[in-house]
Amino acid sequence: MDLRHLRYFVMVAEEGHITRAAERLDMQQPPLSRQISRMERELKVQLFRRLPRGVSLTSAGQALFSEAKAILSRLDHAVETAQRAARGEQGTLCVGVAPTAPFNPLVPLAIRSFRETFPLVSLILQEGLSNEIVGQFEREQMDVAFVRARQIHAEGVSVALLQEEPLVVALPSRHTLAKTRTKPLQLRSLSNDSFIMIGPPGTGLYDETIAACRAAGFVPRLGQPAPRITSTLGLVAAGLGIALVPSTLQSARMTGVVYRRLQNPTPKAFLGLAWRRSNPSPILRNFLSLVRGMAERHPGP
Amino acid sequence: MDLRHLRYFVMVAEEGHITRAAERLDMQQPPLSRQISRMERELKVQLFRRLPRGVSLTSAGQALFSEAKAILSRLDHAVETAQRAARGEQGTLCVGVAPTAPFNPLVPLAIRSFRETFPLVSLILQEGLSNEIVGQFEREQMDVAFVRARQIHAEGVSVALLQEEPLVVALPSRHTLAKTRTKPLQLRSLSNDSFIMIGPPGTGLYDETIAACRAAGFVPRLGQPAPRITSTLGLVAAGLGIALVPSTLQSARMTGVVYRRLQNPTPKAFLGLAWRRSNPSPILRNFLSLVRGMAERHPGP
DNA sequence: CGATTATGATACCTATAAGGTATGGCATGG
DNA sequence: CCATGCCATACCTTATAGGTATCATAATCG
Repeated sequence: MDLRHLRYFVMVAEEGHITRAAERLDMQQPPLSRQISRMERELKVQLFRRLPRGVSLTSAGQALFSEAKAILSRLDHAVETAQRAARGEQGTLCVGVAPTAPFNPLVPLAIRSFRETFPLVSLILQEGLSNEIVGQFEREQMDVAFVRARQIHAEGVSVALLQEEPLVVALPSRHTLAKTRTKPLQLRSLSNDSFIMIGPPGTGLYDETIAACRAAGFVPRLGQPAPRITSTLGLVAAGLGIALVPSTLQSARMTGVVYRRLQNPTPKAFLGLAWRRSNPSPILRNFLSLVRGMAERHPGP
Repeated sequence: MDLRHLRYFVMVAEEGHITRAAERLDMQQPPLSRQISRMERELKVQLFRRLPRGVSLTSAGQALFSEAKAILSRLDHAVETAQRAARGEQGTLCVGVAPTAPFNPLVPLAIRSFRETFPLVSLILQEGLSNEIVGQFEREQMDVAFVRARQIHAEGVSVALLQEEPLVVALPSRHTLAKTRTKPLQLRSLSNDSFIMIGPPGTGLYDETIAACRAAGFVPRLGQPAPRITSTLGLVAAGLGIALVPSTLQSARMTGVVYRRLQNPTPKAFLGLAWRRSNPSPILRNFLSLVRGMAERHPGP
């Protein structure tokens, strides 16, 4: 059988009249009569009773009729869904978010805006460090990620730099340098402190911190590693060390932690958007262009 | 679009390979390639990515794929349903049952047997007097009915006689004639009693009762009419009159009611099966032939 | 009661579209 | 770098859908 037959059948059933159905189908009556008979022969089922005026559904026809209508409308629906999927308007997008990324207002702003623009796309947000995210890119479990790096050393992964923000230092409030409230610190003055790092080497902020210290002329002493940003700040508050964090982290106030700006030169934290270049998802394309456009309009501090 | 396209699409998606899919579809690769491209052009959606080895679904293709499989299987299912409906194996049958009919074992036996033979047919049983049933035949709300008559005076309604059973008289246990336990009564000996009738004139047992009395040489005195058989027996038990009932009613024992056989000649009650001759339902045909066959094998008392 | 009308079926022809064969193009891998 | 595998294109053949003319049948109406 053929979809055409199904449409013809539904039209004839609704009209109860082959000639009128043929008119509405923009065709002549004889071909329609023939297609209906052909369908009946093919299914080995009589679908219509031929009456002196028009036709009427047999019980078999009635059984088929309701199903046929449902099938046709489901098909239309399926086609629309496919077209929306092709335009990146429907489907699923897996978004990785570095632990410190959502403190930058651009991240929640972009996510909210995307949800409003593409309400049929279900976003799956997943917190993860950059090295974890790379693995998920390769296993195709992740489409795109907000990372704390300007580049990622993995084959086929691109990073768009969204924002730069100054790194600030998070100090225990009883730290000597925490007293001078206003004056930016020299990074070198922290060379004797323990640095609490987020995550293992190879993740965004870790590498930036090492690089900043090296640029300031010293190798940082590593304190206890912390898995999440909140535990990092907790360790700082407990006086176990200091940490370099993006300046937007200052909105995460924690008693016992004070933030101080750095200078000369001010080290930078990056907010980047990473994706697998070979990922053809149109939803991903939409996400990228929306977020990059938004980053251009919000250049940051 | 065309069902053929849908089937081709599903096969290619499952194989990930146009050439292999073409083999499984018993056709050559070029026509299949063309049909797929044609489908993509028609829907304005790219469904597959062409890879060096085979093809893979785009996200739009994935969206369509799951729907397409569901649609195809639903279509198969719909066709089977229609074919079963044509064979009278699936659908609905509305069966009327006269109030006294189910006391004849043939009725529950036939209904049970039909349900076992055609488990996908849902039977709607509806109690009703023969004149009510005629009205429902005309409004096409009833397909077939067990009635207490050998014929029905309505255009286009046939009755098949299933069984004859003797009419017996239900007497209040304190009735004079209730004492002589074993001897059959003469109907004429009841000419001074009030007759409790089920339903209005024109219904099966009513007319049979009148006819039996007339044949015995008297016009029955009518007692209070009763809507249902149980209330009839209740009125008899209360001593408000007597009633002629089919002999199988004797299984409905009620304290205060005794049954006595009649003789010379023994008046008869009929169990008939009525249907609208113009009703084309194949389920009805199956029901008729099953019940009639069963009636032949159970000629009754 | 016969002519007329309404409706579906059939016969035959045409046009459209599907399928087949041959071949080209392109990337992969030894 | 050539062989291989696979999809796309070109061109031809065949099948099938659609169109026109006409028939058959039953209901309607004068």
